[in-house]
Amino acid sequence: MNQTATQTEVRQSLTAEAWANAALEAIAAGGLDAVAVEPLARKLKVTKGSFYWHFNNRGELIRAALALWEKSETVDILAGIQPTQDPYERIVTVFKQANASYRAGRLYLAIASGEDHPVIGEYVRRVSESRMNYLRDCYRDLGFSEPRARHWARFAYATFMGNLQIRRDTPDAMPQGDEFNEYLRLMITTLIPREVVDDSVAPSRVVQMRRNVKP
Amino acid sequence: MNQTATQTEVRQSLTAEAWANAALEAIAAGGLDAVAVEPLARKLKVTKGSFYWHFNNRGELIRAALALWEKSETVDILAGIQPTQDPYERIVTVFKQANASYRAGRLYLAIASGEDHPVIGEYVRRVSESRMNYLRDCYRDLGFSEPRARHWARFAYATFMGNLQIRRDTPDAMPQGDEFNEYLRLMITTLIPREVVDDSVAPSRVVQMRRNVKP
DNA sequence: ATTGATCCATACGCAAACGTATTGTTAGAG
DNA sequence: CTCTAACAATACGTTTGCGTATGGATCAAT
Repeated sequence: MNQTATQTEVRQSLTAEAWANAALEAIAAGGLDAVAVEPLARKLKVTKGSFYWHFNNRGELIRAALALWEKSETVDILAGIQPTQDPYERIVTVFKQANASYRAGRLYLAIASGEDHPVIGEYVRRVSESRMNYLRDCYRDLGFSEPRARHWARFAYATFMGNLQIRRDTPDAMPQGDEFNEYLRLMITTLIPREVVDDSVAPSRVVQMRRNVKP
Repeated sequence: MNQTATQTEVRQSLTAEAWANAALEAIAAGGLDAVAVEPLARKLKVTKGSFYWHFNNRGELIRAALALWEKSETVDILAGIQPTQDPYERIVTVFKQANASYRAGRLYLAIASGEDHPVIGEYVRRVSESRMNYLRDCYRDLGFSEPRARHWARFAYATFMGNLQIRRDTPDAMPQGDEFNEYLRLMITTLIPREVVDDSVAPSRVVQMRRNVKP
């Protein structure tokens, strides 16, 4: 039961994170219900006895896994882009990164599907919002007004969330190779108007300029 | 055990469909694992004894529920639009319909999250593909080449799948009322280029014309 | 060498849900 | 009226997973 949090606090963290990692693996593979103590213990070649030393219950494990996920999903990724590039390139990078890791996509979808659970919902909301806010900032830097930036950010975010889903549910519908790059380019040029011609509330015309995107 | 499938085959469907409907309700509310025989029986004010007369096992119930879902999701909805309208209006209608029913959205996401199960995956794939194909046809009717029509269809489909997800996971990020209509208009005008200026493989410029969309 | 902290194994009780078997209940055909 | 098909209830056995309790192991420091 993790007594002596006062004194040593030295090595125990190693194994607790191993459990959290295994939990994330399980979520990616089989959804939230796959986070079951006994099956995980089997996979880790230990028994429940180990688990209930590190955690008080299953909920704590899920919380730990979510914390790990939030960190690797938002902090690590978005913070890795911020510093230099212009907003256009930042969006492109996010977009490509979002379409890059199949495993991260599965994980996201699997976790989000448990959104009704209060703890999970909390994490999902934070991650989603921070990602959308990041995009919103990019669009604002492109010259959009706050409300329009929000619209475009939501739009873009929805699009790549949907792409994750398509890739998971109907992989055959998702092209590969050059055709995929065409598809990416289409989305990018459409979702990132380079020149902001009219940023009124009701857009009368939007002209989207071409931009080179390295495949 | 449903003996006498040879003879009467008359009324039994009534109650079997009630079970299937309850199963769909359960999925929308709590995901696939909420399709549990005994809890459902409680909700329907009967016992398992009833269930195992109509179905041989839980799997059959899920299959029945999915069949019902597929019908109400694709056949009923898409067939309801087809006849008259021009492709632009058809896409707009699909888009609005997709953003209309909160329950249908939850259902879709919940079912899709069980995609790894072979039977479920089969249904999810059929529904997704038939929807994307419908959109692809619309875009082709708008003058797009086959490959570009597919790209736009996938793009549009991804976008409103993503919107479902956003609405479920971060409802606060989804605007309401007039602002939502603005958002809708933005997506529609962006995703449905009225004039096909350049349908080459690598689009150099796309001009999107304004179009009135009744809110 | 003994002690105490850390980490894991074993064994148990409990609840939920699947599926089976058996026994009602009811309604319509004869 | 009776008998049988359609439908439902009850009771049972089994599995799976949660959580607890308790008893080893191992290792560092005294």
